Amino acid sequence: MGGVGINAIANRAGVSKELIYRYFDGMSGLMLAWMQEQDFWTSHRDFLASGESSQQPPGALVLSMLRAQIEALGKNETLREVRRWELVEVNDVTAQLANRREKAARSFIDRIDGLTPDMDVPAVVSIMLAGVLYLMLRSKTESHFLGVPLRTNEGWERLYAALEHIVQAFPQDLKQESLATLEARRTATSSKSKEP
Amino acid sequence: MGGVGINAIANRAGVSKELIYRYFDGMSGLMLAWMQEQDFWTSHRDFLASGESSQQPPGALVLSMLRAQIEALGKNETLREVRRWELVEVNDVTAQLANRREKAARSFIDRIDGLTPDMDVPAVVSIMLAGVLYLMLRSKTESHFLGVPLRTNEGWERLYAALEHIVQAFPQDLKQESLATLEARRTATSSKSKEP
DNA sequence: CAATTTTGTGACCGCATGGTCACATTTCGT
DNA sequence: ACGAAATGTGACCATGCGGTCACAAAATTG
Repeated sequence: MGGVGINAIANRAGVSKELIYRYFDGMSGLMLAWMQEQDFWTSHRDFLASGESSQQPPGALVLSMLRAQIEALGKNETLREVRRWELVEVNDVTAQLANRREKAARSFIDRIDGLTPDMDVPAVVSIMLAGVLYLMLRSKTESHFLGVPLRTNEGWERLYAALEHIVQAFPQDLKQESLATLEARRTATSSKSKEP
Repeated sequence: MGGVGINAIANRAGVSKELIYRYFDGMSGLMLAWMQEQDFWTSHRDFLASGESSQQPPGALVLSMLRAQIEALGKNETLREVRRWELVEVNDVTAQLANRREKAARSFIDRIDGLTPDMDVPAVVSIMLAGVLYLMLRSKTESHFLGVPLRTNEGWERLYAALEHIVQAFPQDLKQESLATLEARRTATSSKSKEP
């Protein structure tokens, strides 16, 4: 595939691919090792469990997480390539990557969810984070999305402002939501199932 | 690539690939023709410019667009595969697809943007739509995202509720919509089915 | 019927990929 | 210094890809 093939990697790194097989047990090991320190969720484990976290309000916490993701993805083309690859390929490597990330991410989101019981924090943050991811990945192929430029700082400032706008509706907003929908969600989420 | 290669398509369709070259001018033509009627933005041209649009409040309009996208992607695995492919591949086909889509999408979003001058509608809707897209595409590889299940109706109901919640923060829109219609839509949508 | 055009198929070519191999060079322990 | 690991490289193989070709079977036309 694209830029994450063994040949491409070995070439770009200027080494023979045999070495990758020997020292990283193939691309599986290489990918896992590299992603360990490149991916936000696995490299910012401190940020996720730190004491600073609990002092900031939930909205600001989510915002800084999103900002960090934008930063990390924005300046690392290879990381974007890998995350595109994760979207397409299904094997034990991608499964393991997803596993690690989901574990870290859930510990982060669950703590915030506990702080703001009046809304479905995981779902809302999922939309926002997934949106950021898609637009980051999409910037390779398309220069605009709904008219918003994806390859300029100005475009990403607009997007970040939009995220701020969405987050503003965090703590105080959902109190007006009908109790019916709230209760519906509560009962629904209580039947969450673990990864098979 | 994955399931959108010429060999795979010809095989799945039970025809020789030569025919695809002869009658569709290669995969370029086939892809363009097929996507013309599969993609939301190009097949719902009526919805985008219809009179019904201008009667609904902006928020409801966006929501129904998002709902339609979820529907379309949810029940069409091949469409998801193509949109994954669009994320990775850069050539004149993907460029043309992006062009068509962006044109239709902008005419939709610009009209809404005109109605609500107090916020950056394109940016906010970009986040939401991109989020939906990413989670749809991601459902192939990962079963959960931030703990939200991506392969069950229940998970997508939560996500749709999150979208509703975000849309509520639109300037003056959903306040006009009565809680009754809100409740009606909620119960109505909860009976639909999809299987990503 | 016969000739020509349309519709269809399997084989083939060039190329890039993932993966392995034999072999050269360097480093290191004794 | 010398033999044994460790480190490194290019060639090689099988496979799957996109794309093209020669040729067979229908269908159409006179």
